Amino acid sequence: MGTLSAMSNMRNESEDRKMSKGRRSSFSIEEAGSGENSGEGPLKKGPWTSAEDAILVEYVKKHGEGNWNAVQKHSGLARCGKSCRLRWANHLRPDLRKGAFTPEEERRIIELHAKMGNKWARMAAELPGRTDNEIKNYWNTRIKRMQRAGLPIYPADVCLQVLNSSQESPHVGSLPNGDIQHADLLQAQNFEIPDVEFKNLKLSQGYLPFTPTIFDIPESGMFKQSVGLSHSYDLQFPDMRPPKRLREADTIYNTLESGISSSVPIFTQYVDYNCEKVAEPFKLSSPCHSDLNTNDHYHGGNLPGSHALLNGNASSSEPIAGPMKLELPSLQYLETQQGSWETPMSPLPSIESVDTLIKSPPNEQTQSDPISPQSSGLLEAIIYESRVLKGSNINSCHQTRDNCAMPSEVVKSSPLNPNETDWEELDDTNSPLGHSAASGLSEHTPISMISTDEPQSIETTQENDIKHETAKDGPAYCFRKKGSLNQLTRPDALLDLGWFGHNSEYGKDHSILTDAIGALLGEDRHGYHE
DNA sequence: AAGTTTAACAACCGCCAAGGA
DNA sequence: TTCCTTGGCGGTTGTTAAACT
Repeated sequence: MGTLSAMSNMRNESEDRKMSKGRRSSFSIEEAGSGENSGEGPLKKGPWTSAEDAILVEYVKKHGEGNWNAVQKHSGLARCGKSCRLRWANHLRPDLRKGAFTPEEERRIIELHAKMGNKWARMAAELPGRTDNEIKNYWNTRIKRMQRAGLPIYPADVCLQVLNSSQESPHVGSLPNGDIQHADLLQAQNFEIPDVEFKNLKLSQGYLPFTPTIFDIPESGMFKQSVGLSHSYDLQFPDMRPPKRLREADTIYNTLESGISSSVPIFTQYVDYNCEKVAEPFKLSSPCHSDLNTNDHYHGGNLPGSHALLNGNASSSEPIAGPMKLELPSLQYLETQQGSWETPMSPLPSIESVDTLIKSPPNEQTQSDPISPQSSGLLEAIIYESRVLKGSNINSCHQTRDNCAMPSEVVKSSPLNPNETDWEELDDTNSPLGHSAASGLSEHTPISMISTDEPQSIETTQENDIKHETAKDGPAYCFRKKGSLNQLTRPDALLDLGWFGHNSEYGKDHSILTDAIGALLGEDRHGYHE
Protein backbone atom coordinates (compact mmCIF):
# COMPACT_ATOMS: atom_id res chain seq x y z
CA MET A 1 0.00 0.00 0.00
CA GLY A 2 2.98 2.16 0.07
CA THR A 3 2.48 2.76 -3.54
CA LEU A 4 -1.09 3.66 -2.97
CA SER A 5 -0.19 6.17 -0.36
CA ALA A 6 2.43 7.58 -2.52
CA MET A 7 0.00 7.85 -5.33
CA SER A 8 -2.53 9.53 -3.17
CA ASN A 9 -0.14 11.99 -1.76
CA MET A 10 1.16 12.62 -5.13
CA ARG A 11 -2.25 13.34 -6.39
CA ASN A 12 -2.59 16.92 -5.38
CA GLU A 13 0.97 17.78 -6.00
CA SER A 14 1.01 16.43 -9.43
CA GLU A 15 -2.42 17.48 -10.33
CA ASP A 16 -1.56 20.74 -11.89
CA ARG A 17 1.39 19.22 -13.56
CA LYS A 18 -0.79 16.59 -15.07
CA MET A 19 -3.17 19.14 -16.21
CA SER A 20 -0.56 20.92 -18.11
CA LYS A 21 -0.90 18.18 -20.60
CA GLY A 22 -4.59 17.87 -20.24
CA ARG A 23 -6.62 14.78 -20.75
CA ARG A 24 -9.62 15.44 -22.71
CA SER A 25 -9.83 19.11 -22.40
CA SER A 26 -12.14 20.53 -24.88
CA PHE A 27 -10.11 23.61 -25.04
CA SER A 28 -6.87 24.96 -23.81
CA ILE A 29 -5.81 25.33 -20.26
CA GLU A 30 -5.38 29.01 -20.80
CA GLU A 31 -9.02 29.28 -21.59
CA ALA A 32 -10.05 27.10 -18.74
CA GLY A 33 -7.60 28.54 -16.36
CA SER A 34 -9.27 31.85 -16.54
CA GLY A 35 -12.13 30.15 -14.88
CA GLU A 36 -14.22 33.18 -14.42
CA ASN A 37 -15.49 33.56 -17.87
CA SER A 38 -18.79 34.95 -18.72
CA GLY A 39 -20.55 31.75 -17.97
CA GLU A 40 -21.22 31.23 -21.62
CA GLY A 41 -19.41 29.42 -24.32
CA PRO A 42 -18.09 25.92 -24.27
CA LEU A 43 -17.74 24.28 -20.96
CA LYS A 44 -14.40 22.98 -20.07
CA LYS A 45 -13.72 19.31 -19.78
CA GLY A 46 -10.78 17.48 -18.46
CA PRO A 47 -8.78 17.85 -15.34
CA TRP A 48 -9.58 20.49 -12.86
CA THR A 49 -7.12 23.17 -12.00
CA SER A 50 -6.46 24.48 -8.57
CA ALA A 51 -8.09 27.70 -9.53
CA GLU A 52 -11.23 25.93 -10.58
CA ASP A 53 -11.23 23.99 -7.39
CA ALA A 54 -10.96 27.16 -5.41
CA ILE A 55 -13.86 28.65 -7.27
CA LEU A 56 -15.99 25.66 -6.65
CA VAL A 57 -15.11 25.47 -3.01
CA GLU A 58 -15.93 29.11 -2.63
CA TYR A 59 -19.22 28.61 -4.32
CA VAL A 60 -20.20 25.75 -2.09
CA LYS A 61 -19.24 27.72 0.95
CA LYS A 62 -21.58 30.43 -0.10
CA HIS A 63 -24.44 28.51 -1.54
CA GLY A 64 -24.10 25.05 -0.22
CA GLU A 65 -24.20 21.85 -2.16
CA GLY A 66 -26.70 21.26 -4.85
CA ASN A 67 -28.00 23.28 -7.69
CA TRP A 68 -24.83 22.53 -9.48
CA ASN A 69 -25.92 23.97 -12.72
CA ALA A 70 -26.03 27.30 -11.05
CA VAL A 71 -22.34 27.16 -10.35
CA GLN A 72 -21.51 28.30 -13.79
CA LYS A 73 -23.88 31.23 -13.56
CA HIS A 74 -22.83 32.41 -10.17
CA SER A 75 -19.16 31.76 -10.26
CA GLY A 76 -18.39 31.85 -13.90
CA LEU A 77 -16.76 28.52 -13.68
CA ALA A 78 -16.77 26.98 -17.11
CA ARG A 79 -17.87 23.61 -15.92
CA CYS A 80 -21.13 21.85 -16.24
CA GLY A 81 -23.10 21.16 -13.15
CA LYS A 82 -22.45 17.54 -13.38
CA SER A 83 -18.76 18.06 -13.48
CA CYS A 84 -18.92 20.38 -10.51
CA ARG A 85 -20.88 17.95 -8.50
CA LEU A 86 -18.47 15.19 -9.33
CA ARG A 87 -15.48 17.27 -8.48
CA TRP A 88 -16.94 18.30 -5.21
CA ALA A 89 -18.09 14.87 -4.25
CA ASN A 90 -14.94 13.09 -5.22
CA HIS A 91 -12.25 15.58 -4.36
CA LEU A 92 -13.27 18.76 -2.65
CA ARG A 93 -15.62 17.62 0.03
CA PRO A 94 -14.05 18.38 3.38
CA ASP A 95 -15.01 15.08 4.88
CA LEU A 96 -13.17 13.13 2.30
CA ARG A 97 -10.66 10.71 3.54
CA LYS A 98 -7.61 10.86 1.40
CA GLY A 99 -5.03 8.23 1.05
CA ALA A 100 -4.93 4.59 0.42
CA PHE A 101 -7.51 2.21 1.66
CA THR A 102 -6.60 0.61 4.91
CA PRO A 103 -6.71 -3.16 5.14
CA GLU A 104 -9.86 -2.82 7.14
CA GLU A 105 -11.42 -0.73 4.45
CA GLU A 106 -10.34 -3.16 1.84
CA ARG A 107 -11.91 -5.96 3.64
CA ARG A 108 -15.04 -3.96 4.13
CA ILE A 109 -15.21 -3.26 0.44
CA ILE A 110 -14.97 -6.90 -0.33
CA GLU A 111 -17.66 -7.73 2.12
CA LEU A 112 -19.89 -5.01 0.88
CA HIS A 113 -19.43 -6.04 -2.67
CA ALA A 114 -20.26 -9.56 -1.79
CA LYS A 115 -23.49 -8.28 -0.39
CA MET A 116 -24.33 -5.51 -2.72
CA GLY A 117 -22.61 -6.02 -5.97
CA ASN A 118 -21.69 -2.95 -7.91
CA LYS A 119 -23.59 -0.54 -5.73
CA TRP A 120 -20.72 1.81 -5.34
CA ALA A 121 -22.67 4.63 -3.89
CA ARG A 122 -24.13 2.43 -1.24
CA MET A 123 -20.79 0.97 -0.51
CA ALA A 124 -19.39 4.43 -0.19
CA ALA A 125 -22.09 5.23 2.30
CA GLU A 126 -20.76 2.44 4.41
CA LEU A 127 -17.25 3.74 4.20
CA PRO A 128 -17.10 7.22 5.64
CA GLY A 129 -14.91 9.55 3.73
CA ARG A 130 -14.69 7.34 0.72
CA THR A 131 -16.28 7.99 -2.58
CA ASP A 132 -18.03 5.65 -4.86
CA ASN A 133 -15.54 6.42 -7.53
CA GLU A 134 -12.68 5.51 -5.29
CA ILE A 135 -14.27 2.27 -4.35
CA LYS A 136 -15.15 1.49 -7.89
CA ASN A 137 -11.66 2.13 -9.06
CA TYR A 138 -10.26 0.09 -6.30
CA TRP A 139 -12.54 -2.77 -7.03
CA ASN A 140 -11.95 -2.75 -10.71
CA THR A 141 -8.26 -2.71 -10.23
CA ARG A 142 -8.53 -5.40 -7.67
CA ILE A 143 -10.56 -7.83 -9.67
CA LYS A 144 -8.35 -7.23 -12.63
CA ARG A 145 -5.44 -8.22 -10.54
CA MET A 146 -7.18 -11.15 -9.01
CA GLN A 147 -8.29 -12.42 -12.32
CA ARG A 148 -4.87 -12.10 -13.70
CA ALA A 149 -3.57 -13.99 -10.76
CA GLY A 150 -6.26 -16.56 -11.12
CA LEU A 151 -7.41 -15.90 -7.63
CA PRO A 152 -10.96 -15.82 -6.45
CA ILE A 153 -12.56 -12.48 -6.04
CA TYR A 154 -14.09 -13.25 -2.72
CA PRO A 155 -12.13 -14.89 0.02
CA ALA A 156 -13.76 -17.81 1.66
CA ASP A 157 -14.33 -16.15 4.94
CA VAL A 158 -16.10 -13.28 3.32
CA CYS A 159 -18.41 -15.69 1.63
CA LEU A 160 -19.07 -17.39 4.88
CA GLN A 161 -19.61 -14.16 6.61
CA VAL A 162 -22.11 -13.00 4.08
CA LEU A 163 -23.71 -16.35 4.18
CA ASN A 164 -23.96 -16.31 7.90
CA SER A 165 -25.20 -12.80 8.13
CA SER A 166 -27.83 -13.56 5.59
CA GLN A 167 -28.99 -16.48 7.63
CA GLU A 168 -29.09 -14.53 10.80
CA SER A 169 -31.13 -11.73 9.43
CA PRO A 170 -33.33 -11.28 6.45
CA HIS A 171 -31.69 -7.97 5.96
CA VAL A 172 -28.07 -8.09 5.40
CA GLY A 173 -25.87 -5.47 6.81
CA SER A 174 -27.49 -2.17 6.59
CA LEU A 175 -28.94 -2.60 3.23
CA PRO A 176 -32.05 -0.62 2.89
CA ASN A 177 -35.26 -1.51 1.25
CA GLY A 178 -34.76 -5.16 1.26
CA ASP A 179 -31.93 -5.22 -1.13
CA ILE A 180 -30.85 -8.54 0.01
CA GLN A 181 -30.55 -10.46 -3.12
CA HIS A 182 -26.93 -11.03 -2.73
CA ALA A 183 -27.25 -12.45 0.66
CA ASP A 184 -30.24 -14.45 -0.22
CA LEU A 185 -28.50 -15.80 -3.14
CA LEU A 186 -25.69 -16.72 -0.94
CA GLN A 187 -27.95 -18.92 0.96
CA ALA A 188 -27.28 -21.59 -1.47
CA GLN A 189 -26.95 -25.03 -0.23
CA ASN A 190 -23.77 -26.08 1.23
CA PHE A 191 -21.63 -27.65 -1.29
CA GLU A 192 -19.28 -30.40 -0.85
CA ILE A 193 -16.52 -29.96 -3.24
CA PRO A 194 -15.65 -33.12 -4.98
CA ASP A 195 -12.09 -33.96 -4.42
CA VAL A 196 -11.60 -34.43 -8.05
CA GLU A 197 -12.17 -30.79 -8.59
CA PHE A 198 -8.99 -29.97 -6.83
CA LYS A 199 -6.68 -32.29 -8.54
CA ASN A 200 -5.22 -29.55 -10.53
CA LEU A 201 -5.03 -27.08 -7.81
CA LYS A 202 -1.72 -25.43 -8.06
CA LEU A 203 -0.95 -24.83 -4.49
CA SER A 204 2.59 -24.54 -5.45
CA GLN A 205 1.77 -21.12 -6.67
CA GLY A 206 2.00 -20.18 -3.11
CA TYR A 207 -0.72 -17.64 -2.78
CA LEU A 208 -3.75 -19.69 -2.32
CA PRO A 209 -3.95 -20.23 1.36
CA PHE A 210 -7.51 -21.37 1.19
CA THR A 211 -9.71 -23.24 -1.06
CA PRO A 212 -10.97 -21.02 -3.77
CA THR A 213 -14.53 -20.29 -3.17
CA ILE A 214 -15.96 -17.68 -5.30
CA PHE A 215 -14.89 -17.10 -8.76
CA ASP A 216 -15.45 -14.12 -10.77
CA ILE A 217 -17.62 -15.45 -13.43
CA PRO A 218 -19.68 -12.94 -15.23
CA GLU A 219 -23.23 -13.22 -14.23
CA SER A 220 -24.89 -11.32 -16.90
CA GLY A 221 -25.10 -11.95 -20.53
CA MET A 222 -21.61 -13.01 -20.71
CA PHE A 223 -22.22 -15.50 -18.08
CA LYS A 224 -25.30 -16.71 -19.72
CA GLN A 225 -23.48 -17.03 -22.89
CA SER A 226 -20.70 -18.95 -21.46
CA VAL A 227 -22.33 -21.00 -18.86
CA GLY A 228 -23.58 -23.54 -21.22
CA LEU A 229 -20.40 -23.60 -23.03
CA SER A 230 -17.04 -23.64 -21.67
CA HIS A 231 -16.40 -21.14 -19.03
CA SER A 232 -19.17 -21.57 -16.68
CA TYR A 233 -16.90 -23.68 -14.65
CA ASP A 234 -13.95 -21.57 -15.17
CA LEU A 235 -12.84 -21.68 -11.68
CA GLN A 236 -10.28 -19.23 -10.75
CA PHE A 237 -7.17 -21.02 -10.08
CA PRO A 238 -3.71 -19.86 -10.26
CA ASP A 239 -2.86 -18.93 -13.69
CA MET A 240 0.04 -20.46 -15.45
CA ARG A 241 1.45 -17.02 -15.67
CA PRO A 242 1.66 -15.40 -12.31
CA PRO A 243 1.29 -11.71 -12.36
CA LYS A 244 4.25 -9.56 -12.13
CA ARG A 245 2.96 -7.96 -9.05
CA LEU A 246 0.82 -9.50 -6.48
CA ARG A 247 0.98 -6.93 -3.86
CA GLU A 248 -2.74 -6.95 -3.54
CA ALA A 249 -2.89 -10.63 -3.16
CA ASP A 250 -0.49 -10.43 -0.32
CA THR A 251 -2.41 -7.68 1.28
CA ILE A 252 -5.77 -9.19 0.93
CA TYR A 253 -4.93 -12.67 1.85
CA ASN A 254 -2.81 -11.69 4.69
CA THR A 255 -5.52 -9.49 5.92
CA LEU A 256 -8.29 -11.87 5.44
CA GLU A 257 -8.04 -14.93 7.45
CA SER A 258 -8.53 -17.96 5.43
CA GLY A 259 -10.72 -20.19 7.43
CA ILE A 260 -11.94 -22.49 4.80
CA SER A 261 -14.95 -24.58 5.09
CA SER A 262 -15.97 -27.30 2.85
CA SER A 263 -19.41 -25.96 3.04
CA VAL A 264 -18.64 -22.83 1.22
CA PRO A 265 -20.95 -22.56 -1.71
CA ILE A 266 -18.44 -23.09 -4.34
CA PHE A 267 -20.61 -23.19 -7.34
CA THR A 268 -23.45 -21.03 -6.43
CA GLN A 269 -22.09 -18.36 -8.56
CA TYR A 270 -23.17 -20.15 -11.61
CA VAL A 271 -26.71 -19.86 -10.84
CA ASP A 272 -28.53 -16.71 -11.40
CA TYR A 273 -32.13 -15.99 -11.99
CA ASN A 274 -32.14 -18.28 -14.93
CA CYS A 275 -30.31 -20.98 -13.19
CA GLU A 276 -32.93 -23.43 -14.06
CA LYS A 277 -32.20 -22.77 -17.62
CA VAL A 278 -28.58 -23.44 -17.48
CA ALA A 279 -27.80 -25.70 -14.68
CA GLU A 280 -29.76 -28.65 -15.66
CA PRO A 281 -28.68 -28.95 -19.22
CA PHE A 282 -25.23 -28.59 -18.04
CA LYS A 283 -25.76 -31.37 -15.76
CA LEU A 284 -26.76 -33.44 -18.65
CA SER A 285 -23.91 -32.38 -20.67
CA SER A 286 -21.29 -33.58 -18.37
CA PRO A 287 -21.77 -37.23 -18.62
CA CYS A 288 -18.21 -38.06 -18.05
CA HIS A 289 -18.89 -37.18 -14.49
CA SER A 290 -21.99 -38.93 -13.84
CA ASP A 291 -21.08 -39.13 -10.27
CA LEU A 292 -21.35 -35.44 -10.19
CA ASN A 293 -24.47 -35.47 -12.15
CA THR A 294 -26.13 -37.33 -9.45
CA ASN A 295 -25.13 -34.67 -7.13
CA ASP A 296 -27.67 -32.05 -7.72
CA HIS A 297 -26.28 -29.42 -5.57
CA TYR A 298 -23.05 -29.61 -7.26
CA HIS A 299 -24.58 -28.18 -10.32
CA GLY A 300 -26.83 -25.98 -8.49
CA GLY A 301 -29.82 -27.25 -10.28
CA ASN A 302 -32.24 -25.97 -7.78
CA LEU A 303 -30.24 -23.37 -6.24
CA PRO A 304 -30.93 -19.79 -6.00
CA GLY A 305 -28.43 -17.70 -7.74
CA SER A 306 -25.64 -15.72 -6.38
CA HIS A 307 -24.90 -12.65 -8.27
CA ALA A 308 -22.51 -11.31 -5.88
CA LEU A 309 -20.39 -14.29 -6.13
CA LEU A 310 -20.71 -14.60 -9.74
CA ASN A 311 -18.85 -11.66 -10.72
CA GLY A 312 -16.72 -9.17 -9.14
CA ASN A 313 -18.55 -6.56 -11.00
CA ALA A 314 -21.91 -7.99 -11.08
CA SER A 315 -24.68 -6.14 -9.58
CA SER A 316 -27.37 -8.19 -8.15
CA SER A 317 -29.78 -5.68 -6.98
CA GLU A 318 -32.00 -6.59 -9.78
CA PRO A 319 -34.85 -8.84 -9.06
CA ILE A 320 -34.19 -12.41 -9.57
CA ALA A 321 -37.39 -13.13 -11.25
CA GLY A 322 -38.25 -11.60 -14.49
CA PRO A 323 -36.07 -9.95 -17.01
CA MET A 324 -32.78 -9.09 -15.59
CA LYS A 325 -30.97 -6.07 -16.64
CA LEU A 326 -27.62 -7.07 -17.82
CA GLU A 327 -24.83 -5.40 -16.08
CA LEU A 328 -21.67 -5.92 -17.86
CA PRO A 329 -18.56 -5.02 -16.09
CA SER A 330 -15.54 -3.99 -17.88
CA LEU A 331 -13.55 -6.80 -16.49
CA GLN A 332 -15.92 -9.51 -16.71
CA TYR A 333 -14.23 -11.68 -19.18
CA LEU A 334 -10.60 -11.31 -19.13
CA GLU A 335 -8.57 -13.78 -20.95
CA THR A 336 -7.03 -14.95 -17.79
CA GLN A 337 -10.35 -15.81 -16.54
CA GLN A 338 -10.44 -18.51 -19.03
CA GLY A 339 -7.08 -19.83 -18.27
CA SER A 340 -8.26 -21.65 -15.34
CA TRP A 341 -8.78 -24.79 -13.58
CA GLU A 342 -8.83 -27.80 -15.73
CA THR A 343 -12.06 -28.91 -14.41
CA PRO A 344 -13.74 -31.64 -16.31
CA MET A 345 -16.84 -29.61 -16.05
CA SER A 346 -15.53 -27.18 -18.52
CA PRO A 347 -16.61 -28.50 -21.83
CA LEU A 348 -14.63 -26.07 -23.82
CA PRO A 349 -11.17 -25.13 -22.94
CA SER A 350 -9.88 -21.73 -22.57
CA ILE A 351 -7.19 -20.82 -24.91
CA GLU A 352 -4.70 -20.60 -22.18
CA SER A 353 -5.67 -23.91 -20.81
CA VAL A 354 -5.40 -25.32 -24.25
CA ASP A 355 -2.00 -23.90 -24.57
CA THR A 356 -1.12 -25.37 -21.30
CA LEU A 357 -2.45 -28.67 -22.31
CA ILE A 358 -0.58 -28.61 -25.50
CA LYS A 359 2.58 -27.75 -23.74
CA SER A 360 2.08 -30.20 -20.98
CA PRO A 361 -0.28 -32.98 -21.77
CA PRO A 362 -3.03 -33.60 -19.33
CA ASN A 363 -2.81 -36.38 -16.92
CA GLU A 364 -5.26 -36.60 -14.16
CA GLN A 365 -8.07 -34.89 -15.76
CA THR A 366 -8.49 -37.46 -18.40
CA GLN A 367 -9.13 -40.31 -16.13
CA SER A 368 -12.67 -39.80 -15.32
CA ASP A 369 -14.24 -41.71 -18.10
CA PRO A 370 -12.51 -44.57 -19.74
CA ILE A 371 -15.09 -44.64 -22.45
CA SER A 372 -14.94 -41.10 -23.41
CA PRO A 373 -12.47 -39.88 -25.93
CA GLN A 374 -11.49 -36.95 -23.91
CA SER A 375 -7.99 -38.11 -23.54
CA SER A 376 -7.48 -38.51 -27.22
CA GLY A 377 -7.48 -36.14 -30.03
CA LEU A 378 -10.17 -34.65 -32.13
CA LEU A 379 -9.92 -37.38 -34.69
CA GLU A 380 -10.47 -39.98 -32.05
CA ALA A 381 -13.30 -37.96 -30.83
CA ILE A 382 -14.92 -37.97 -34.17
CA ILE A 383 -14.42 -41.65 -34.50
CA TYR A 384 -15.87 -42.07 -31.14
CA GLU A 385 -18.68 -39.85 -32.10
CA SER A 386 -19.44 -41.97 -35.09
CA ARG A 387 -19.62 -44.97 -32.86
CA VAL A 388 -22.00 -43.20 -30.66
CA LEU A 389 -24.08 -42.29 -33.60
CA LYS A 390 -24.31 -45.87 -34.65
CA GLY A 391 -25.61 -46.83 -31.31
CA SER A 392 -27.78 -43.87 -30.94
CA ASN A 393 -30.88 -45.48 -32.27
CA ILE A 394 -30.76 -47.87 -29.44
CA ASN A 395 -29.71 -45.73 -26.67
CA SER A 396 -31.91 -43.16 -25.29
CA CYS A 397 -30.88 -39.64 -25.18
CA HIS A 398 -30.36 -39.81 -21.54
CA GLN A 399 -28.29 -42.88 -21.67
CA THR A 400 -26.12 -41.46 -24.27
CA ARG A 401 -25.52 -38.42 -22.26
CA ASP A 402 -24.60 -40.43 -19.31
CA ASN A 403 -22.12 -42.46 -21.17
CA CYS A 404 -20.45 -39.98 -23.31
CA ALA A 405 -18.01 -37.33 -22.62
CA MET A 406 -18.61 -33.86 -23.65
CA PRO A 407 -17.38 -33.53 -27.13
CA SER A 408 -15.81 -30.30 -26.37
CA GLU A 409 -13.77 -32.00 -23.80
CA VAL A 410 -12.37 -33.89 -26.60
CA VAL A 411 -11.38 -30.67 -28.09
CA LYS A 412 -10.05 -29.63 -24.80
CA SER A 413 -7.56 -32.35 -24.59
CA SER A 414 -6.89 -32.55 -28.19
CA PRO A 415 -3.66 -31.44 -29.67
CA LEU A 416 -5.67 -30.59 -32.70
CA ASN A 417 -7.47 -28.06 -30.77
CA PRO A 418 -7.99 -25.00 -32.83
CA ASN A 419 -6.55 -21.89 -31.52
CA GLU A 420 -8.32 -18.81 -30.49
CA THR A 421 -7.98 -17.16 -33.78
CA ASP A 422 -9.75 -19.98 -35.38
CA TRP A 423 -12.67 -19.61 -33.13
CA GLU A 424 -12.84 -15.99 -33.68
CA GLU A 425 -12.83 -16.52 -37.33
CA LEU A 426 -15.73 -18.78 -37.01
CA ASP A 427 -18.29 -16.81 -35.28
CA ASP A 428 -17.62 -14.42 -32.60
CA THR A 429 -21.12 -14.34 -31.47
CA ASN A 430 -20.99 -17.95 -30.74
CA SER A 431 -17.61 -18.11 -29.31
CA PRO A 432 -17.21 -17.46 -25.67
CA LEU A 433 -13.81 -16.27 -26.45
CA GLY A 434 -15.17 -13.81 -28.82
CA HIS A 435 -17.41 -12.32 -26.27
CA SER A 436 -15.27 -9.87 -24.61
CA ALA A 437 -17.88 -7.28 -25.09
CA ALA A 438 -21.34 -6.97 -23.93
CA SER A 439 -23.08 -7.03 -27.21
CA GLY A 440 -25.91 -9.36 -27.71
CA LEU A 441 -25.12 -11.40 -24.74
CA SER A 442 -28.56 -12.25 -23.81
CA GLU A 443 -29.45 -13.51 -27.17
CA HIS A 444 -28.08 -16.94 -26.62
CA THR A 445 -29.15 -18.42 -23.46
CA PRO A 446 -26.70 -21.14 -22.85
CA ILE A 447 -28.47 -24.37 -22.53
CA SER A 448 -25.45 -26.25 -23.40
CA MET A 449 -26.02 -28.87 -25.97
CA ILE A 450 -29.53 -29.75 -25.28
CA SER A 451 -31.63 -29.98 -28.29
CA THR A 452 -34.24 -27.39 -28.11
CA ASP A 453 -36.55 -29.47 -30.15
CA GLU A 454 -37.65 -31.68 -27.41
CA PRO A 455 -37.36 -30.20 -24.03
CA GLN A 456 -39.92 -32.60 -22.76
CA SER A 457 -37.73 -35.58 -23.19
CA ILE A 458 -35.10 -33.86 -21.28
CA GLU A 459 -37.35 -32.91 -18.53
CA THR A 460 -38.47 -36.41 -18.10
CA THR A 461 -34.99 -37.36 -17.31
CA GLN A 462 -34.58 -34.82 -14.66
CA GLU A 463 -35.33 -34.99 -11.08
CA ASN A 464 -35.52 -31.32 -10.77
CA ASP A 465 -38.30 -29.22 -11.93
CA ILE A 466 -36.47 -27.59 -14.69
CA LYS A 467 -37.94 -25.58 -17.42
CA HIS A 468 -35.92 -25.52 -20.50
CA GLU A 469 -35.67 -22.80 -22.91
CA THR A 470 -37.39 -22.93 -26.15
CA ALA A 471 -35.65 -22.83 -29.41
CA LYS A 472 -35.64 -19.11 -29.65
CA ASP A 473 -33.27 -19.03 -26.77
CA GLY A 474 -31.35 -21.93 -27.93
CA PRO A 475 -27.82 -22.63 -27.01
CA ALA A 476 -25.20 -20.75 -28.74
CA TYR A 477 -23.42 -23.84 -29.80
CA CYS A 478 -26.17 -26.17 -30.35
CA PHE A 479 -27.03 -27.33 -33.73
CA ARG A 480 -29.80 -25.20 -34.90
CA LYS A 481 -32.83 -26.67 -36.28
CA LYS A 482 -32.67 -24.91 -39.54
CA GLY A 483 -28.99 -25.23 -39.54
CA SER A 484 -26.93 -25.96 -42.49
CA LEU A 485 -23.32 -26.64 -42.10
CA ASN A 486 -22.71 -22.99 -42.01
CA GLN A 487 -24.53 -22.85 -38.81
CA LEU A 488 -22.38 -25.38 -37.22
CA THR A 489 -20.04 -23.04 -35.73
CA ARG A 490 -17.74 -25.33 -33.89
CA PRO A 491 -16.60 -28.85 -34.19
CA ASP A 492 -17.85 -29.64 -30.81
CA ALA A 493 -21.19 -28.42 -31.91
CA LEU A 494 -21.04 -30.99 -34.61
CA LEU A 495 -20.19 -33.59 -32.15
CA ASP A 496 -22.85 -32.41 -29.86
CA LEU A 497 -25.32 -33.31 -32.41
CA GLY A 498 -24.21 -36.79 -32.06
CA TRP A 499 -24.06 -36.68 -28.38
CA PHE A 500 -27.38 -35.14 -27.83
CA GLY A 501 -28.99 -35.18 -31.15
CA HIS A 502 -31.25 -38.12 -30.75
CA ASN A 503 -34.25 -36.15 -31.48
CA SER A 504 -36.79 -35.97 -34.11
CA GLU A 505 -34.44 -34.09 -36.28
CA TYR A 506 -31.83 -36.66 -36.03
CA GLY A 507 -32.33 -38.33 -39.32
CA LYS A 508 -32.18 -35.09 -41.11
CA ASP A 509 -29.30 -33.83 -39.15
CA HIS A 510 -27.27 -36.90 -39.38
CA SER A 511 -26.35 -36.40 -42.97
CA ILE A 512 -25.43 -32.89 -42.15
CA LEU A 513 -23.34 -34.15 -39.36
CA THR A 514 -21.63 -36.56 -41.61
CA ASP A 515 -20.85 -33.79 -43.97
CA ALA A 516 -19.71 -31.66 -41.19
CA ILE A 517 -17.36 -34.24 -39.86
CA GLY A 518 -16.06 -34.69 -43.29
CA ALA A 519 -15.57 -31.04 -43.51
CA LEU A 520 -13.79 -31.06 -40.28
CA LEU A 521 -11.49 -33.79 -41.30
CA GLY A 522 -10.75 -32.74 -44.76
CA GLU A 523 -12.13 -29.55 -45.98
CA ASP A 524 -11.21 -27.22 -43.28
CA ARG A 525 -14.01 -25.15 -44.54
CA HIS A 526 -14.34 -23.06 -41.51
CA GLY A 527 -10.80 -22.22 -41.13
CA TYR A 528 -9.85 -24.71 -38.51
CA HIS A 529 -6.19 -25.01 -38.46
CA GLU A 530 -3.85 -27.04 -36.52
C1' DA B 1 18.71 2.19 -20.24
C1' DA B 2 14.79 1.53 -22.90
C1' DG B 3 10.56 -0.45 -23.72
C1' DT B 4 6.48 -2.68 -21.89
C1' DT B 5 3.09 -3.70 -18.55
C1' DT B 6 0.38 -2.66 -14.68
C1' DA B 7 -1.87 0.01 -11.07
C1' DA B 8 -4.02 3.97 -9.65
C1' DC B 9 -6.56 7.66 -10.55
C1' DA B 10 -9.56 11.26 -12.63
C1' DA B 11 -13.09 12.40 -15.33
C1' DC B 12 -16.49 11.82 -18.84
C1' DC B 13 -20.60 9.57 -20.71
C1' DG B 14 -25.07 7.63 -20.85
C1' DC B 15 -28.92 6.14 -18.46
C1' DC B 16 -32.34 6.60 -15.08
C1' DA B 17 -35.40 8.37 -11.51
C1' DA B 18 -37.39 12.05 -8.95
C1' DG B 19 -39.43 16.33 -8.79
C1' DG B 20 -41.34 20.45 -10.56
C1' DA B 21 -43.51 23.34 -14.17
C1' DT C 1 -50.13 13.79 -18.17
C1' DT C 2 -46.15 15.27 -20.37
C1' DC C 3 -41.91 17.47 -20.65
C1' DC C 4 -37.84 19.31 -18.68
C1' DT C 5 -34.31 19.81 -15.27
C1' DT C 6 -31.46 18.05 -11.92
C1' DG C 7 -28.94 14.83 -9.49
C1' DG C 8 -27.26 10.25 -8.88
C1' DC C 9 -25.20 6.12 -10.36
C1' DG C 10 -22.47 2.83 -12.80
C1' DG C 11 -19.51 1.93 -16.76
C1' DT C 12 -15.77 3.19 -19.35
C1' DT C 13 -11.72 5.52 -20.96
C1' DG C 14 -7.46 8.16 -20.89
C1' DT C 15 -3.32 9.54 -18.44
C1' DT C 16 0.49 9.03 -15.51
C1' DA C 17 3.86 6.87 -12.71
C1' DA C 18 5.77 2.81 -10.99
C1' DA C 19 7.21 -1.73 -11.65
C1' DC C 20 8.97 -4.99 -14.44
C1' DT C 21 11.57 -7.25 -18.35
